[in-house]
Amino acid sequence: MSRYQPAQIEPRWQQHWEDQKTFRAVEDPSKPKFYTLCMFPYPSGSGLHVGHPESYTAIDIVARYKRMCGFSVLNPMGFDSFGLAAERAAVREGRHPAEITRENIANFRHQLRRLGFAFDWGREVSTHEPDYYKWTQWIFLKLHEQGLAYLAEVPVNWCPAQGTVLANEEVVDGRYVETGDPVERRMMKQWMLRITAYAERLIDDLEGLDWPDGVLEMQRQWIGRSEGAEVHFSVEGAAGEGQRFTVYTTRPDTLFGVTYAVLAPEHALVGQITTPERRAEVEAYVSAARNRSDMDRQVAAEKEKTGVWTGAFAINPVNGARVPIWVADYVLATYGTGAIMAVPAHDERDHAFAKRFGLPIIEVIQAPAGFDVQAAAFTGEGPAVNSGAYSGMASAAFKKLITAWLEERGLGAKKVNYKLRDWLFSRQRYWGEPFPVVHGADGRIHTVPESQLPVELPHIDEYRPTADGRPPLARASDWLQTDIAGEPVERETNTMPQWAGSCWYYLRYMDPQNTEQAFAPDKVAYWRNVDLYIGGVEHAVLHLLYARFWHKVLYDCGLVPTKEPFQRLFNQGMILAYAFREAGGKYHHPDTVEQRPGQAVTITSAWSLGPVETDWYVKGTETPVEQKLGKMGKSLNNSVDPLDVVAMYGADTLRIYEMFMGPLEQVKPWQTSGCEGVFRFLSRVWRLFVDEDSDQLRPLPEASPKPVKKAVAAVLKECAEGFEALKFNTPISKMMELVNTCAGTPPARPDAEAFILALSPYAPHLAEELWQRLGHAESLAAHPWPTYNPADLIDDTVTYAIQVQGKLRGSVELPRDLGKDEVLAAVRAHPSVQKYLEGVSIKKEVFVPGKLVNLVTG
RNA sequence: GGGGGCGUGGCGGAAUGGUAGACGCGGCGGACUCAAAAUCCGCUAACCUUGCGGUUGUGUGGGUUCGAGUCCCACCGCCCCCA
Repeated sequence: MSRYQPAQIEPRWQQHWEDQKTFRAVEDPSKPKFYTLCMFPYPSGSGLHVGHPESYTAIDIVARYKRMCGFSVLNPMGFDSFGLAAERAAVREGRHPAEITRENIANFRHQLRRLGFAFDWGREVSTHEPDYYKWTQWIFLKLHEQGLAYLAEVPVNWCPAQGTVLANEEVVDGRYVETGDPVERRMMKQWMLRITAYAERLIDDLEGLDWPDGVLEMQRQWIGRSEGAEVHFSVEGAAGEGQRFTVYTTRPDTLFGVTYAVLAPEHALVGQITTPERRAEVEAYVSAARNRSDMDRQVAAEKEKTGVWTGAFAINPVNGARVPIWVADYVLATYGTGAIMAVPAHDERDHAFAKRFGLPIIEVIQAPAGFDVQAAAFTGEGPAVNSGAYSGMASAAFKKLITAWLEERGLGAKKVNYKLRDWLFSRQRYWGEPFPVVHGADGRIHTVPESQLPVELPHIDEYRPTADGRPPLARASDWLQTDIAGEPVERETNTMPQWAGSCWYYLRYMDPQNTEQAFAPDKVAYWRNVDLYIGGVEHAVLHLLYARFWHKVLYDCGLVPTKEPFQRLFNQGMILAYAFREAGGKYHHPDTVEQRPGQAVTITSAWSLGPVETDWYVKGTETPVEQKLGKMGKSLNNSVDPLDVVAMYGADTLRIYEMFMGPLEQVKPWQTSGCEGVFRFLSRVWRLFVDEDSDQLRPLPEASPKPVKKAVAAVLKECAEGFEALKFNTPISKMMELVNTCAGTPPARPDAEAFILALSPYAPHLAEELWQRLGHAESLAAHPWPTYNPADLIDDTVTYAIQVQGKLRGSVELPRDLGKDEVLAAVRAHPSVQKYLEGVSIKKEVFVPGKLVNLVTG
């Protein structure tokens, strides 16, 4: 070997780490622990693309660094292997999802291993394996015991043509996105998890987590805590005598401004109070609204409000006013009480509705001068007006008094409300965890005892729903019918959603082989929770909220020692890739196109259908293509396989390029050509230490030149700061600068070793190889992290920037220890500023030690 | 609609309120070579200028400051997520 050849170096070290179990995680009480985790992948059929290794590399760098700092590190990897995609592929290919999943996992594992990650492969888990989902079912039993799992009739998206229930994201404009078949809302019995019982703790415990502010905010918004009051309105009118309904409001101080009330179309009272002459219209409206999703309804209501009057009136409890009761789909049955009081003067949606239907608008909060509540709603707070005895009172005091007044009379109560709803936990799918539940002939529900877990997924050949619309599991007739103590029962045919397995996988990694328990108490006591969790921001709400919920339930059961599962969270930015498309619409892979500068032509964009200029062509042809940045994937034909990059440049180059592209949290475009620079850098590192002719270590000098010492110190400083801040692009620049500074002569041994250790988390294979060639028998993986002398960073002289009126006019190099007056004198006398000082006087001199001088003239 | 994020050379990006463009890609020029590849050296924001140098420049418009990519206000554009 002479040149830098990663294909020779890398597999050997990967084998070495595996043989030596270098990265096995050990519960060592003499060491502090550090648990690094990246969100595990869904093993899709298309394999890893270069976007995946971004978070894995970042985690790997931190894991290797922490190990060198003396921590016992847990850095596992596994697969989120249940899910709809495998089931769809199974239908398409006529194969079993288990078989497809097994192949996909083998492919992922093969790809991951070739990238040289310091995972403890002995702890790999897959959520679809019975010895894993046994414990997912076990946790479900815990939830059930705690009263947190229940069956309820809830609206679902039912597609009659497909005979199946669809997820919300599969329904757009009331149609199934794949086939265009109409979808209707239908009430079905579903398993629900009572996550709302934990709403308050899920908000409160966000305090103290080291998470991005944006994610904390999204979680808070999602849970949506608000304080207000419930107010009871009684119904007046022939059809609804003696009836009442309850509204929730955060603005009880606007109660005197109520001019109508609105019920959600699903509200139970609608049918009872509608007057005979209004009935036909109301019923038509309600059935039209029923088939639309909540999000659809909210979006449509932004454009134009719709609604119908029931013919009935309600009585406002605070002033006895008689207000009409309407039905409108901008009110959701699932939020609050499904009914609202409308105050058009002070609520934008109510205002738009009142305008549309000519309902009165009464100002009850003093709007600022010039503000006309007839033209727009005033949603701020302020002194009350037109509010009887409360007029003139400030909003906060008013809210308190009126709420107390309502409570005394049984007309309402103070209420904390959450937007969060219970979690719809069942799916009418095959490829998921079966519920450990059976149904008796009498309709009673029995849970399967722990000793009989797992309830294994039966093997079936057809994954479509049954003819009568039951989930696919109903096809497994032998499995379906079982008994409890001789009494025949039928198994639950729903399965759990994909979120279930990922709710607790970080706990299973602590004790993955345990056949007696989900995880042993002593293991959890050691590893506690995840110290650093990296994943995409798309999981900011659901996965993280669900996992936090389960963790808190387990905490309440005394099974885990911490209240929160993920102490620090970091979101990596997505890696995008350029896609290339010719005017006719055909996509070309980035490997098959080239740029021809100066040969731009105008073509019709297949995306915008407008003219667009481009100088990109399909290689070897005269076909111009348009370039556009997008998500990596099949649809844009722009995925890049990490193993292709490894074949060209090696895993170390791939790892460093992934980190060198830009800040970890930023969205950035992949450009394979960018690997070129990184590969050159690693080749230069190689040549710095290895003589290419003899393949021998080059002699190291006795001492490094001062600039090299300084560059080494700069590398160590930047690296150490980078590991904490998860900033990896600038440390790599510093290492490149060091190699440039060396100019072909290696540093002295201590500096050389410090540099190789610093490089090792980024380019572990090359670093191990050089470390060994420097005469070390042991892997550097557990070698202590190097230190540096801060004094090496300081030069004897500094360059002062010279400004006149804030504009740069020159610079001067001066001894570092020169005083302020001497620097100012040197600057004033400097030739480059003379012409700016002629005929003017210096009014002020700004002096920034070691940096700059600014002369301000009069 | 709501929520989150991002705007700096041809490109990816760097910059505790203090010399904008580090480092890398690409491009241009040179060395080495019979030649090419690889490697090494130099230049590379735009405009004016032979040069010295000057002017303008961090999405747009204002503001604070001796000094703003960075802080404040308003706007524009792009991207991501939503039981």
